[in-house]
Amino acid sequence: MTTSNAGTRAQATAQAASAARLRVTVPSVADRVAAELRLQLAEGVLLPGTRLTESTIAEDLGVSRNTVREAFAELAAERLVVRLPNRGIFVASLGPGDIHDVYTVRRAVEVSAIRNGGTPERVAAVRAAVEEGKAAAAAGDEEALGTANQHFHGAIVALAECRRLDTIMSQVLAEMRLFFHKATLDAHFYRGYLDDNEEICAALEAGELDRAGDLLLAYLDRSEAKQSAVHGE
Amino acid sequence: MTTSNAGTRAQATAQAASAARLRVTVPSVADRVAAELRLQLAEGVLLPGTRLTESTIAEDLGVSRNTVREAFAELAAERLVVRLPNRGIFVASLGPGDIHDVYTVRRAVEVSAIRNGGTPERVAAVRAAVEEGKAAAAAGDEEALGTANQHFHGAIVALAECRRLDTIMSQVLAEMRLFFHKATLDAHFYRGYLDDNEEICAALEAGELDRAGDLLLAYLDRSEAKQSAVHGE
DNA sequence: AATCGTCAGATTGTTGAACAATCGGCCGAA
DNA sequence: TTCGGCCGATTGTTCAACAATCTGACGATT
Repeated sequence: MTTSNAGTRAQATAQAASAARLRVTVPSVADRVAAELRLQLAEGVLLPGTRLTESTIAEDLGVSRNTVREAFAELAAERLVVRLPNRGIFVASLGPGDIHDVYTVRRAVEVSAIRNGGTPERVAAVRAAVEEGKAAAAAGDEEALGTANQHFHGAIVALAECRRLDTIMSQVLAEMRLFFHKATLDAHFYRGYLDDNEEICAALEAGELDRAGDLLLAYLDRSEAKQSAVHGE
Repeated sequence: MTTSNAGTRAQATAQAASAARLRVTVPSVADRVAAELRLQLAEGVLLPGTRLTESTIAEDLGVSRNTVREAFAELAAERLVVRLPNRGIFVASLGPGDIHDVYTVRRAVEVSAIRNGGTPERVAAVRAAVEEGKAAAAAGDEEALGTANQHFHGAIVALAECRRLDTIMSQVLAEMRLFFHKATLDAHFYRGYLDDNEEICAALEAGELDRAGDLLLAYLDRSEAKQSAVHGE
């Protein structure tokens, strides 16, 4: 047998495993390395296609190569990085096909979430994200506008109160962030979305869930088309 | 700078990263360890809550502890195991809340996929899964009936031709497989689903996508209720 | 000149051992 | 009984080494 203990013991440990997320825990070194890399990826310091050498990163961050390796495993699981066996790991790059792929996930997750509505608190969070975007636009802060837009869509998924959907969505958003640095150069890129967000949010608040879903769907289709036009072929 | 080379070089490596999945590659030792553990998890050799000791598994499989560690990282990313810092890793166990969570994901993914239909080939694959289930039922093979049911739902998601949705679905199914050994003891558990699958598939083949979606949704709700009744509180 | 093998350098994959940090449980004291 | 501290076991992390593999260049052959 490859396992050590089972049976009645499992009962006790099982609930411990469930309560894992309540635990106070210091993020491991590997986690912090992964976090640092995630940050650099999100900020565009590391561009798609860039090769990440284990030893280099280990030196730069002052950790062991094995630890870097673990961090890479995390990032690879999130698709932020691609592992080419015996060749190294590279910052992931999305091809035209991937754009459609990503938006297909978003259509499934976001539309499903909004169609089922959510508690008043969750709806309020969506509204807050809309206002955050407006404020950013008023301040002329394009960067903040972008993150506000992500908050908006994150809040929509959060309506479902489903932890797994939340992580799926945050991963998808991370992938897009990695990819959209080119597009973001267009200063007015997000500006056109403000009205959409407002309209979707209003429909949500009015309880017109199906209409909100349709609006969101149309929005996503338009957004995909725009992205495909910018990148893509 | 933490990166080594960028710019024009990135262009070349970028497409290499994209074409990664076409590459001929031997799965690494860590991957094989992960695969072995996945198998044992799916077969119920390792029950939820069981503790997996690094050194033990390293010995049993004849690999290094570091390698086992990498395998664990893979499985943790798939939620099949849970890592308790400084305490070890345990086979994941789903609580009542998780059941709803998982089904929420399935509703989002599956219903979205079926509502958009798919190519005739993909629809045929769904039909094939239905027939596979009928054959298993006729043969009285409960195990085959279970896997046929998973094929059915996998085929539905495959309608969308979205790689990311496919992996999401397969991960969710893996989680459920891990969890449903108790339920599967009831020999007739899947039997009731046969008619549902047939009806859903028929609607799909007839192009009545909305109806197929509604049927599927109802099916998932019923399935969740059943599971919650068996486990749960 | 173009193609093909070969070779050297570099990087990854994997191992083994070591050590600190942390955890769980046992034992003793109040 | 309960609290506090100690002990053994396991994990987290590092380091060093080696085999396997890839890349690129050099040179030989056709």
